[in-house]
Amino acid sequence: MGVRKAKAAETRAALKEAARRRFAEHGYLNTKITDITAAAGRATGSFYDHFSSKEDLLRALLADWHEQAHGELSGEDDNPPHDLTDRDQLRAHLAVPWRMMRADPAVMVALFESQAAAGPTTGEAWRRLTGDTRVLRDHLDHLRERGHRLPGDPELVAAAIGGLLSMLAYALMSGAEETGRSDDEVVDTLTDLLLHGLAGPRTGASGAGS
Amino acid sequence: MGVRKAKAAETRAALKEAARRRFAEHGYLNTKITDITAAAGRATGSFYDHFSSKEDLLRALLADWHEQAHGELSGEDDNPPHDLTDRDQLRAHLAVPWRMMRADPAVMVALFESQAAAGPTTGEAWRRLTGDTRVLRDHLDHLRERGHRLPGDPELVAAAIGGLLSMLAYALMSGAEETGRSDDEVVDTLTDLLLHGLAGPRTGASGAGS
DNA sequence: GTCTATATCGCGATAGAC
DNA sequence: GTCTATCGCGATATAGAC
Repeated sequence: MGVRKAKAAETRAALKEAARRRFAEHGYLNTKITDITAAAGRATGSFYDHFSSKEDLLRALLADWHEQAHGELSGEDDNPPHDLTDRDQLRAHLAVPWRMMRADPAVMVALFESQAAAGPTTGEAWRRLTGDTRVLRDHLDHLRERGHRLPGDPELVAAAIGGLLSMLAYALMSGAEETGRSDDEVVDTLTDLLLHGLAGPRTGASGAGS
Repeated sequence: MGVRKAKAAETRAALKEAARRRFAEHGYLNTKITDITAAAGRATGSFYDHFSSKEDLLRALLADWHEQAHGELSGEDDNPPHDLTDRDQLRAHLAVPWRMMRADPAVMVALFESQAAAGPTTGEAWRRLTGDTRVLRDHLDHLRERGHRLPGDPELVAAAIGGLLSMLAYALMSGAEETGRSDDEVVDTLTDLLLHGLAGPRTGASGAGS
């Protein structure tokens, strides 16, 4: 490949990196195209030589994200299905998406705000929620087939968990430091909440009796 | 009061009602001020005789909402605190906010999209989440004081539940009909999920063993 | 491919007649 | 208080030189 192509790729990468920073810091909707080019040290017009719109750029970021996710998760053994009533396995299924969202706040924030801006009637929110929790849903399906009684329809339960994760991740972006909550605390709490609920493990040692 | 004032109030009400319809159908962010005035059958300029901005109108809608909520909940006895490990009481604490969100989709949608547009670093999302779940948090605090072991810090657990509710409500707005899910199914599912988790009530009759 | 300069436009907001 | 008409701004997108 020639030098020209290499420089072009460099600019493209600079724009994506600048967008990442702006999205994470100021949000996706608040970020204007001129903000991105300015942060990347390029001219406004150059943006359109690489992306047709802000949504197009987001799609590119999402593609990178998927690629990386595939690389990291390629070692995962997903057959046979995991048992989500096992604490360690459930925790892993919460910790992985949580870590990915925290590792790439820009994409997470952009997707969240983008779906919100799309409006409620488009169905995009529900589509994304069910799509992103497909793995969870499959495991729940398997549990049910084995005779385990679930709180409700697997797709709905999975969507609920996914919604919980994304909403909480977005909300905690403000100041996870300020509120003084570590990732471990959050994941542990959610694990216990989703495993045994508010009632707890029912060990018989609960002091809730009055 | 004079006729002029009455007509003014009528226009104000018409604008609010039109905004409600637009917000619920097309979303808050997608709705322009001219959309609202057009839907209300008024001129663009009239808007500013009643509200200074779209956010101002949202505040007015929110005030109405709070007023109505107070009216409906005035009969509630919140002292002494409820026991959220009791299925009926937990269900009620999920069903009430769920019903309110479903009864007034416009306000719910507007608040959701508004907080998303504010960006992640403002902290508004976390502030709203903790604020809206204050009651829940208080009940959880009380449970803990009685010696009950919770999944984690009451504020965090309450926020998680609140996030779950709002995200799911927004996502299901698209087509609760299309997906064929009734309010009862959702509330029942969430109640069971949050009461005993994925593991279930531990009656000993679980067939999850292989 | 990247730049500067500018066209274009939607939309918020205001002015002034009625 | 409500209308019509319009201004002004911010942001997208394009044109054309280098």
